[in-house]
Amino acid sequence: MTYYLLLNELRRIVIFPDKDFLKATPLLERIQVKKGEHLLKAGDISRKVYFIEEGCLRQYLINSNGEERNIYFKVECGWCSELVSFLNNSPTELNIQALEDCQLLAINQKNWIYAVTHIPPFAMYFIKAQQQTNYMLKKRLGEATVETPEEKYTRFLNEESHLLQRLPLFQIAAYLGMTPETLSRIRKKIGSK
Amino acid sequence: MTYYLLLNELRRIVIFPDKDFLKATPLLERIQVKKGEHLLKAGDISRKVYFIEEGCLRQYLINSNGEERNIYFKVECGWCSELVSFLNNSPTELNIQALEDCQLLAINQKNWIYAVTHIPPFAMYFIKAQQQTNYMLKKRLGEATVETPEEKYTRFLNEESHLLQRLPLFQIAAYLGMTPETLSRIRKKIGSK
DNA sequence: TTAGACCCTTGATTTGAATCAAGAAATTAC
DNA sequence: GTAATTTCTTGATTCAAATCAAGGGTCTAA
Repeated sequence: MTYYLLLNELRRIVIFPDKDFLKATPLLERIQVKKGEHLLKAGDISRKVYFIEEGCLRQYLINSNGEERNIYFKVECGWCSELVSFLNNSPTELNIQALEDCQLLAINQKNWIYAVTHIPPFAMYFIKAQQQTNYMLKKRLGEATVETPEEKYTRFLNEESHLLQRLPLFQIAAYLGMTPETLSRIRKKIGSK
Repeated sequence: MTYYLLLNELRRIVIFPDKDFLKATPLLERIQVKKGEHLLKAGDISRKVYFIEEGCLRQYLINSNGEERNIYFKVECGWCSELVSFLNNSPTELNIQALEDCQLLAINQKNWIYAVTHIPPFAMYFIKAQQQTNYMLKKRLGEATVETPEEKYTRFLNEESHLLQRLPLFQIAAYLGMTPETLSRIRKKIGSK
């Protein structure tokens, strides 16, 4: 049982001594999920926080027309969670689904709270990592209503092109906030340049 | 020097013993800013985190066309900060501006890090408060590209109508992601219903 | 190997918000 | 109190993306 992907990720953001990491690993559980399975559905209460060792998850919303909108995709070394629901035992409006077969590290509420309150670098890691998500969301929100679909796709190519290889296009359209038809036309247009 | 607004806010989210609060207050500085003043500009490094005792701040982005998009407005008992820049000493792309004369509590980097690492309920408050912002941003991102301008304005009326009293309409338009003309027409249409 | 489901592309049409333009109203400054 | 600036409204026009519709491609499972 090694945890080097997790340790690498923690140390990418904060100083994380070995002794603290040894306190953290027993709090984790390694799980497998199949492509298509849900880890969280709207109306559920989130019971775990997930670290991705392998695979891809998406977090998405279903709007009033029944359409799905992807908030983000997370791959290896990313975390996926809904902490508001997790910390308050309140139902969430968000969904989390595996888009590939995944290997995950999961941590439950009791252990997570233990880690945050008893392992200081773990708390600081979470604050920092959350803030990065926060910043990304703010930027995307600022762009969402301004950029044209073509600009959004170009930005996606520049910043997240690795996702293009592993996800179907209709999922990317639901992430960029356009119809699959529009995405298809943009790709045709840009490809021919 | 009382801090009851801040204490109320902290206790709204976590259990915050008096002894911890007494450790926190000396870390704060009370400041006044005039309407229109900037607390953070794109390209700056964020040096302080602000708690609003009175007034209204906005956080906004300037996009490639030079247009401003408001990410959110914060009023009394809200926090306004850009922690990615603050924690990494990196330049930010976000702006923070006072939309009214404000009275704020400010905390600098050294003191904030001290508080997070030495006052456990302060760390937990920040994690929880951040997550609420995070959740709000995710929901708004999911809605931004789906809802019509009229739906956005109706949602705003339901959820944030208190802001309507104190902000000019063009700021609200820049928050909802539409032109002032469109907002004006929607208001006319809805008002006559 | 083939049937079925799912995904992607392409075309025709519609529509609603942005843009352009101008004037009215409200606020600010002197 | 008046001028100047800013903000808000209304109208006419344009245009780009959604919608509607259908056909082709790809993958999967029996």
